[in-house]
Amino acid sequence: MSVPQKRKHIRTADFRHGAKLHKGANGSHYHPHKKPRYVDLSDDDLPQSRKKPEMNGTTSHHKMVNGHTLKNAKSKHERNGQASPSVNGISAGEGSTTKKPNSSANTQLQEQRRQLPIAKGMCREALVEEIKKNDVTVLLGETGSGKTTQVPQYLLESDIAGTGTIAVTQPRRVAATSLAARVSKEQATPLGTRVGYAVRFDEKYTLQTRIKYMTDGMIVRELMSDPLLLKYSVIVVDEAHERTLRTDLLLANLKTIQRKRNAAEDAKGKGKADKLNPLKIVVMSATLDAEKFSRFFHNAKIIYVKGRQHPVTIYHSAESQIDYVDAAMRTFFQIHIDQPPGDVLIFLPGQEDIESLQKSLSFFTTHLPTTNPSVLILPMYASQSPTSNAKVFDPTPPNTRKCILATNIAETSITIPGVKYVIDTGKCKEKQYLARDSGGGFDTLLTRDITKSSAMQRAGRAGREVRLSSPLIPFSLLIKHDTQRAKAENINLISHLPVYSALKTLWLLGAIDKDQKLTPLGRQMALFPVEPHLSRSILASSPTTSSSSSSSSVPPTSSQGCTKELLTITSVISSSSKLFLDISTSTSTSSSSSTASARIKFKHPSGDHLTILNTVRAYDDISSQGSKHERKEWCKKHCVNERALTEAKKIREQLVDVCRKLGLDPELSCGENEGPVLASLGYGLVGNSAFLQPDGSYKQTMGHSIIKIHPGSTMMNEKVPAIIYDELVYTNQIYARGVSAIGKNFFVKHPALSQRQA
DNA sequence: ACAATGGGT
Repeated sequence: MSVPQKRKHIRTADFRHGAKLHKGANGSHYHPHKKPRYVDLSDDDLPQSRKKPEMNGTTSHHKMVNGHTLKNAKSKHERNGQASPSVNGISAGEGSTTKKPNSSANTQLQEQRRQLPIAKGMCREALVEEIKKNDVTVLLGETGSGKTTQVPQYLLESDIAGTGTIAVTQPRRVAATSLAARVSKEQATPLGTRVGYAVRFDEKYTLQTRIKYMTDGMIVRELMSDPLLLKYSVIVVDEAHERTLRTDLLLANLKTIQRKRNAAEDAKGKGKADKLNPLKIVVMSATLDAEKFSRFFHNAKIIYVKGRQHPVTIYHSAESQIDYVDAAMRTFFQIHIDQPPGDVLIFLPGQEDIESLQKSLSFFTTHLPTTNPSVLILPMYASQSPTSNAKVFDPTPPNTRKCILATNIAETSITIPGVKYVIDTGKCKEKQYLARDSGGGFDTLLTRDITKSSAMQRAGRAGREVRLSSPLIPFSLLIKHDTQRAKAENINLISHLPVYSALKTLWLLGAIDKDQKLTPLGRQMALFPVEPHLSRSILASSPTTSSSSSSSSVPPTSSQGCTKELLTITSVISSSSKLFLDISTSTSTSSSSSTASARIKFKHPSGDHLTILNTVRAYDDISSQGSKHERKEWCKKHCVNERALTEAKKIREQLVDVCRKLGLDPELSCGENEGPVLASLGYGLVGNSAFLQPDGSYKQTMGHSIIKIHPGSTMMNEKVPAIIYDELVYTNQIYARGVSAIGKNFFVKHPALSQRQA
C-alpha cells in the first residue's frame, strides 16, 4: 500500500493558544519579553524530527511493542515500529483484580476489556508500575488502544488513587458523558455512583464517585473555588494533543499544584505543613506531541501503547474534491449499495453542511429500491440538543443502516457502536484571529483542512475509511510554501500579536493593569462563565462595585443599577443558538418578511440588545400565564427559538449565583428607564464600537476596518452616529452582529478612547 | 444589497 502524503499546515490556532498567556496558580503572570518558566508547549519549536514520522503516520498497520517503555523518547524511529515484532500472546494481568462477572452481558464486556491492546502482554503491569513510581506519566496511546476507558480503571483497581477521586478530562462534552456510561457498565455499577461525569448543566456523581469524567473547562472552573484541586488524587488529562487554551492552562496549573501538594507531603513528617494529599498526573496523547509534554514536566516518563485492534483500510479519492458535500453523498451511496452492513460516520465541518447533506441524503434514500436496507440519518453537532446527540448511540434498528453526520464533536474518545465506515471530508472549522495589522482585529471562523492527527483520530472511529482529501499535493512543496509564508509574515511577531491583542482588550476593560496583573475587577470578571466584555458589562450594571473598583481607565459609573436586565441580555448573547429563527424553507421572500415582522414586533429603537430584552420580557409574560403548548405556539408565531431561551435561562441562573457570591443584587432593575442598560453594555463593548462614515458604512473605533451592520440586525437600515456590537463576522464583508446605537458622548468620555484619538 | 458559526464554561 502506498503511503498517503498529507499536507502539513501552519496552525494559527497553535500560536494563539501558545502556552504563553498562562497565569500560574501562584498569581504569576505573563511577561511578553520574558521566556516562560516552563518548557514552551506550543509548536513554535517544532523539531524537524516530528515531520518525518508523520509521513508514515497514516499507514494503517502500526506495529508496536506492547508495553514497551522508553525513557524520554530518545529513539524516535522506534515509534514507527519499523520492524519490531509484536509480543502479544501472554495474557497476564487480569487475574486477581478483575471483578467477578455477574451476568453474561458482563462476561462479554470483561472479555472485550481483555482484548484491548492496553490489556495485553505486560502493558497493564508496566503502566501501573510506572504511574506508581512517577509523579507524572505521559502516555502515548494510539487510537483504539483503550487507554481512555482502561487506565482510570487500572488506577482504581490498584491502590494508586487511595481514597481520592480520579478525574479524567476530555475536550468534548459527549465524550465525557458517553465514556462515563461505558466505564460504569464495565464496572457493573449504575452511572453516577462509582463512575460519574460532570459537564456544564449536566452532572452525575456523588462524593463517593471514584472515577469522574469531565470536560477540561469544568475542571478549570473548579480551579477557582479549589485552587489545589484537593478532591482529586489522580488527574488524567486525556487528548492533551488537542492543545486548546484550556488544556494548556490546565497543565500549567497542574504543574504548580503538584509541586505544592507533593512538597507538603514531604514536609509532613517534619510537622511543617498541613496534610495535603499528593497528586498524580497522567497526560494522555494520541500523537507524537508526547515529547513536549514530557519536557514540560521535567522529562516525565513516556509510555507507548500500541493502537487499534482492527486494521483500518484507508481509501483516498482519486482527485481533490471541491464540492466535498456532494462527494460525501456519492461515497455514501457507493458504500450503501455495494458494501456489507455496517453503519457510516461522515465528518463534515459544520452545521450548515450537515443540514444540506441530510436533505439530499433523505431525498435520495426514499428513491432507492426497497431491496436496500433503509437509512437512518442522525446529525451530531454541539449546538444541537444533548438528547438529539445522544441518539447516535442508540442501537441500529433491524434492516437499517445508520448514517451519522458529525462535526469534529465525534472526533475523539467516543465510540459509536456499529460504525464500520468513516467518510472524512478532511475539513473542519476553527476560530482564527485575524491580526489588526493585516487588516483584521477580529476572529474569523473559517473552514480549513484537518491536521494529520485529526485524520488519524477520525479514521480510528471505524474499521474502514474513505478519505476525500487529495493525497496528490507533494509534501515537500507544502513545507516550502509554509516556510515562505512564515517568513513573509514574520512568524515570531505573529505568534505574539493575538496575545497582545487579548491583553489590550483586558486592559481596556480594566481587568488587568499596566503591568498585566489581574485587577480586583478582573478577578470578579473571571468568575462569570461568559466572555470578558459581557462580564464587564454585568459588573458595570451594579453602581456599588463599578465605583469602588473603577480604575483610571474606566469612566464614571451609571447612576442607576440594572443588573437584572444585563443578566437577561448577556445570557441570551452567550447562548449557543440564535434567538430568532429564519424559516428558510421554500418561500424565501415571504419567510424573510415574516422573520422581519417578528423582530419588528419586539424591536427597540436603540437596537438589538434592548430588542432581546423586549423579547424575553414578552416570553416571560406568556410563560407565566399560558400553558406549555401556548408558549410553543407563541414562539412559532414570532419566529423565536425557544431552545435559545431555555439555554439562556440556565446560563442566567449561573450568572445569578456568581452575583450572589460577589454580593451583587441580581434583582436590581431599572424598570422601564432603559438608559443605564446601554450605558452598562458600553463598558464592556467599548472595544467593539464604530462610527458612521459619510458613505453609510461604519469604521472601527479601535481598528482600521470598515464594517457593515449585519442584515439580520434590527439596525440594518438605520444610520446612527455611533454603534456598539457583540461581534464581527467575516464573510464577503465584515459584518457587525448584535448592534445598538450609542451616544457619541459616551466614547468621548472614555479615557481609553479619547487618549487614542488625541 | 443581502445574511456563512467548530469546541468549551
